[in-house]
Amino acid sequence: MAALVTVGEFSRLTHLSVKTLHHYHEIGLLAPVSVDPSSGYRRYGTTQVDTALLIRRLRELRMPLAEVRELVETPDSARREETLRAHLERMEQELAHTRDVVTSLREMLTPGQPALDVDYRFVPAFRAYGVRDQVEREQIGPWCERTFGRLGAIGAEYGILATPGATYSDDFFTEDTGEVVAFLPVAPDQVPADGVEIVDLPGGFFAIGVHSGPLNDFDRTYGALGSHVAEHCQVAPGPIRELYVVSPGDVDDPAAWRTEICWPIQRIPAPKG
Amino acid sequence: MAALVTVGEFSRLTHLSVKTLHHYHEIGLLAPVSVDPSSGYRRYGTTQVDTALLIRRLRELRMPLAEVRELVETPDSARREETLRAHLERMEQELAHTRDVVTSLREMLTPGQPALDVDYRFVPAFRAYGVRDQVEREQIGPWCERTFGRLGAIGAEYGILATPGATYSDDFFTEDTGEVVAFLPVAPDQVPADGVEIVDLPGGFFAIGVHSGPLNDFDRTYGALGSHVAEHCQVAPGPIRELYVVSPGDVDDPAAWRTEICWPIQRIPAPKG
DNA sequence: ATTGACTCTCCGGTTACCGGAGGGTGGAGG
DNA sequence: CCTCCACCCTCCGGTAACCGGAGAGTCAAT
Repeated sequence: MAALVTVGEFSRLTHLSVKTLHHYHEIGLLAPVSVDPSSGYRRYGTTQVDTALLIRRLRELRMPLAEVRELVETPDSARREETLRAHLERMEQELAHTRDVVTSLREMLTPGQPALDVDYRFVPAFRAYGVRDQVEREQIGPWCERTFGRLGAIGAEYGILATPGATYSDDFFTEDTGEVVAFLPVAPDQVPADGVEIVDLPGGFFAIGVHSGPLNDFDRTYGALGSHVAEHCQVAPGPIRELYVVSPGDVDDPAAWRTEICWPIQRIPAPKG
Repeated sequence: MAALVTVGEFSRLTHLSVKTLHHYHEIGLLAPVSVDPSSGYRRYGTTQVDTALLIRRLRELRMPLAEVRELVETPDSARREETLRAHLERMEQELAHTRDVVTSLREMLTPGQPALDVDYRFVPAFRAYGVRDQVEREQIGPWCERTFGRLGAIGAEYGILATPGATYSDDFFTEDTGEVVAFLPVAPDQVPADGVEIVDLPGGFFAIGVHSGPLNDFDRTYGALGSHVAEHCQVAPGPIRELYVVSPGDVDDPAAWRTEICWPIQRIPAPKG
């Protein structure tokens, strides 16, 4: 009953190019019903149109072919829904991200960025409750939310008033994934607590820049501080620290947020004449 | 004043990977201030951090590097704004498109599509006012709006009540760009009008499927009709026609829209016993 | 002088195809 | 039956924007 058609015809039915259909055949995503053994001509069935259109739709959503395959090969409709929903969530996230980037771009193109002033400080070694994890750049938002939620709860339990912070390994920035340690300073004799470890952070000199306001141009402050350090100081080994002086957990208004970025340096540079 | 740093350091300042920086150097988008002639080591200036971050932001918006280059190399801020705005517009468009695709996907994954019934008809040759253009798939929406706006205005002027339509060359679907002719039938002795040509559409047999409702799953109706034709008819050469029986220009409610898709066939097939 | 962290270039691979060369097929017309 | 033309095949290379790794050179400190 279902007629067999050539690639060209199938292409017209599905609005997928012949090249694309060849490709899908090659990778085994959408194989024709039969292939003439002598001529190599592909024959598609008209019942495949629906599958082809489904694939086309998913591709329009920029879904990678690997996921598309997973989806079209899964007969279980619950799991299909699941995969799809996950993808949509990613797209929503991307969209939100886009909006952020756009606003920060606007600020960037209209010049007049205020100069960052940098503070030098010696920070003694201290002990803290810590949560250590290998985190991907993209996941850092949710991770922080979870982790500082937990740390905050423990802090409240023990009546700790210290400012929380985190250290970020270089890899985290350059490889898009690396070790992050969220910490909440405690007294040296503090008892262990559930779900967190005790970490000892080394002391040293730091160049410190303060980022105020929403986080969408955080990297500019970061770059400005880094530039300053490169120009005026000798960097020291060790991860960069951030101190969340006023964080999203404290107040809702993004304008009030304050983060201190602490860049390890060898010593405090001599002021210029 | 501005210190020179190595790629690695610059990478840390900008959160661009070393590989990426190499790439940008190679294509001349962001060249280091100097390159050591003996060792080949790159030296970046801290003043380049801002440019690098700008590039990073634009890339996060998926802007192609060619455009990014255009933008960062343009000192004229008006033109920069222009390029940026154009890009944002494209993204908005893409977003809207995404929403459409998603809704139609939902419908697709929950089965139960009503069978399309196909009508056979002989359509005599007729004359029409026509607008012929080479159109890209992506541009078809705005193009139709413009073109049918114009045709509608001319039709109103002459008191023409006919149903407008369009023909689409095969290339339009398979190559993503091809000839489209929007037409509005007129009497054979109709006088020429400004901005449109007189076209004569050949008569013949057609298999006709009606698509009702919003256009987001238009291609499914299209595929269903094509499948039907492949199974029951012999196709005839010539472009596919669409007749806009009830179009967005007539009513705002998408549910009321009706489009007839006309697939050229050799003859009306004999009904099956 | 050696270590170890860093850097260089070059080559290949990735994803989802597109374009074209060079050659075989299939049905229609002469 | 032959020829034509549209269609089809495979194979090769290219695209964008990088990533990964090999093999080798470099820098600063110990």
